[in-house]
Amino acid sequence: MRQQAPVRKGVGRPRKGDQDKSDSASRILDEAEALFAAHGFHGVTLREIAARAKVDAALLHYYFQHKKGLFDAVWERRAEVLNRERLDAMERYASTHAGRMTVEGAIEAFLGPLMDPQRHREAGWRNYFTLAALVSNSAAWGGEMMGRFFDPVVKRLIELIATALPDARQDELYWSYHMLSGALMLTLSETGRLDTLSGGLCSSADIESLAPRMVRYAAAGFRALCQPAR
Amino acid sequence: MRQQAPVRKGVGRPRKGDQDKSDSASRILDEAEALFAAHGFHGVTLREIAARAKVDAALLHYYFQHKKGLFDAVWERRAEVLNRERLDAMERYASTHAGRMTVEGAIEAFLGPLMDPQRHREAGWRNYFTLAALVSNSAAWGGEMMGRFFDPVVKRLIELIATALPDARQDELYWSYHMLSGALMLTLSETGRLDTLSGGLCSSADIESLAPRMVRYAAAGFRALCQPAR
DNA sequence: GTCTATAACTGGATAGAC
DNA sequence: GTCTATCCAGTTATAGAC
Repeated sequence: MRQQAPVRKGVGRPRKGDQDKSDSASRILDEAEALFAAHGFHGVTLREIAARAKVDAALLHYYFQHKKGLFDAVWERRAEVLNRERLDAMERYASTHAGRMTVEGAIEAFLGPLMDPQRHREAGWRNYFTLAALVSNSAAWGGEMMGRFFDPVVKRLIELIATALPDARQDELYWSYHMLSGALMLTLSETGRLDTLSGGLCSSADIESLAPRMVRYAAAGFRALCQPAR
Repeated sequence: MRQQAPVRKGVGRPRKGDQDKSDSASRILDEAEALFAAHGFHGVTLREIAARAKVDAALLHYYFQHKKGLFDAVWERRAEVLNRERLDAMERYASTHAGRMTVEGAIEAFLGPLMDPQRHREAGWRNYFTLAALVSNSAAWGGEMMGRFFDPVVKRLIELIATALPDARQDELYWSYHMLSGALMLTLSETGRLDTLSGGLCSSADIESLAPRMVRYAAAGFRALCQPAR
């Protein structure tokens, strides 16, 4: 009678105030995020998540109905935050640099919220990024999930770069974005491969070093494809 | 008495001749490859694999002991072929172009066997590439599995590019390779994302278009990072 | 080599008490 | 909201007949 069935949206239900951080539902989301990121959807059991969140397993169903519902809630929670920030960053850049936008500037705004060193110090965000990277390269879900949430951000980036490179063909912009996206996702995946490959010379967790290089590398790539007859 | 237990290596056991293609063991490998690529290790059951390969489920254990053994066999079967071909291609390039190697040439040799259009028409190879892309971005296995089999090829690529860009710093070569690797893996993942994102303008399955662009994009990126004070 | 049978367990999900 | 109890379908893996 007081409040009956679980609602389908987001983060379970706070009572009326919104101090819902660190209560059961968001602890569940945090641990689900960490485990899904590490082992993928099928590599994790609801019991594991419940145990690590220190809640009863039945609670996961109470809040999120089924496993996929929990996964989606994890996915959406931070996607919305990121989308807002990235669109804002690009808008800010576009309006402060109208008429003199550069490829580098556009990419920097696009990447900013994903490469923020502060954010990479938070385990929650790092786990989320790792999850996104895994989903990105998964044949079954990659196209759908990445597209559903992140396409508007990408479209905006391409508009900005098209302004900076007015002679660029649309398809070359998309090909170029594809390369950037791959590099970004591998970076976020935190497999540690670069570390061992380079014998410790580089670490993919070292985003302070990586971010500016990703901008320069990608900008050069965009120019090579989109500014051909030069 | 004749032959007792399964051996631990590779592709089950051919009798004495080696016409083992299309018999049970390799059908199992083919179907496992397709399913692992689509859903990941945990997203697939041995029963499914057996059903699709039209063999009894117990046979999978006879040949490969356990699920992980089957997965490893799938992984190794084509890894060895690829490694040989890629090293050969780079060696051929290095010896025919001694003293006049280019970044483009080195990358082209490195990518060649992965981007061969003929090969991309075979479902088996396509599945394998998809699987590699998935593993590549998986936090749990990516570092270990990619490194164990593919590091020598990467090391050789970096040597060749270092010859073409003699002033390059080692770490910048590794950072650059990281970007190339990410783009390559996303390409191989075949999620269809680029297709819908671009509204059909581009398709990531269209490797005839993608391959030369990947070479140019990456070469420009390498130069941007490794040839700084120019 | 292939198949039957089954052991031994784990998975997601739900009903209902508190 | 949280927990107990439980259902039952599906999982890997093995023993042993043919």
